[in-house]
Amino acid sequence: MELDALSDALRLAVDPPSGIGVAELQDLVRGDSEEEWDIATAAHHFNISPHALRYYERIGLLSVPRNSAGHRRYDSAAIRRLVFITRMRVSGMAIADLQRYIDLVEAGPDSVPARLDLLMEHRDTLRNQITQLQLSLAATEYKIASYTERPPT
Amino acid sequence: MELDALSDALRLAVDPPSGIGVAELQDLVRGDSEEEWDIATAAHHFNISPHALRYYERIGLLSVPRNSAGHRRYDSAAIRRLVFITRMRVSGMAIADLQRYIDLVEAGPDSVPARLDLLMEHRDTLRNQITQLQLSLAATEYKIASYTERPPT
DNA sequence: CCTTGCGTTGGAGCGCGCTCGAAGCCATAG
DNA sequence: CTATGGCTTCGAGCGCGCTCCAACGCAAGG
Repeated sequence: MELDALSDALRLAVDPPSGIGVAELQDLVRGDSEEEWDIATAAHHFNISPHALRYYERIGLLSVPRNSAGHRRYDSAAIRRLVFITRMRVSGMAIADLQRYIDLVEAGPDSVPARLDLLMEHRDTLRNQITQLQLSLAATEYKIASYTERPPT
Repeated sequence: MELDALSDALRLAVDPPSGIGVAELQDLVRGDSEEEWDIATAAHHFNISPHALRYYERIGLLSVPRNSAGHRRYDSAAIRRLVFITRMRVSGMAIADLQRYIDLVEAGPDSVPARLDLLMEHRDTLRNQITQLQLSLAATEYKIASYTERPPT
């Protein structure tokens, strides 16, 4: 089911860092919610610093509305964007690539093929990273075993 | 079999970057080989720059003998150490942690328990990284599918 | 013999991704 | 009414991991 897949993707996107529920996030991402976050709340939920959030905005990765006092209010659009940004960052995408992708998104539907290229490239990078790490894990486990199963050499 | 495990670990350690055979590397690592590498050869086999190799030596990750002309000759001990260093680096271990581990190695057998602690911590880190990346991969594949299976929203 | 090329050293520089400081605004608590 | 604390902006600073530069040495090929 498509909704299940979306649910999974969202779960993956936010489960580890903090305490927000997947259901609530889905509401936010769908735009079903009126809730907006201040910078401290957003920083907490995405497990990054307020400094980093301002930095992302400064370099044009997203734009965030302000309230009457000029304070940032992270609405569902901003939160949706941050879900994507943090996921890509965690998976090792460079900020420059992220910027390229986001520029494509804002360029409209014509950029879909180019976005697909970027995503598929990133997918391959992820697969390679996973393979590398699995090899490293195997080597590390071997080393641990060689220390524990026998007197050290 | 233990030798198979070692073979696997070594294969993992050097196969992707360059063209050296696993068998030859095993010889080198065992100390069975007389072969020594100059810095360019080592850089090539480990797929890093000569600059980085000098840097590793400068910060004390390894020591490398010199020939009569003062040029570095990477012998089997240095190569063995580099196999470990590059594997740990590729798997995301910070250089500072690598230094701590190597200091323990050079402190002698008494440090084995401390080394095990470090290795097990690293193993856990690797497992977490792999999990994260698999989630990112799933999210990316979902996004690709949503672009290709239907008209873009 | 001399050029070409790879090596050496110490130290400075750089790109990335934040991270922090200074100066100031606004709001709520005492 | 004021003080505290969290937010704002702009710009500078920083830690990591290299990366490069300058000045020089040696060595094999033409």
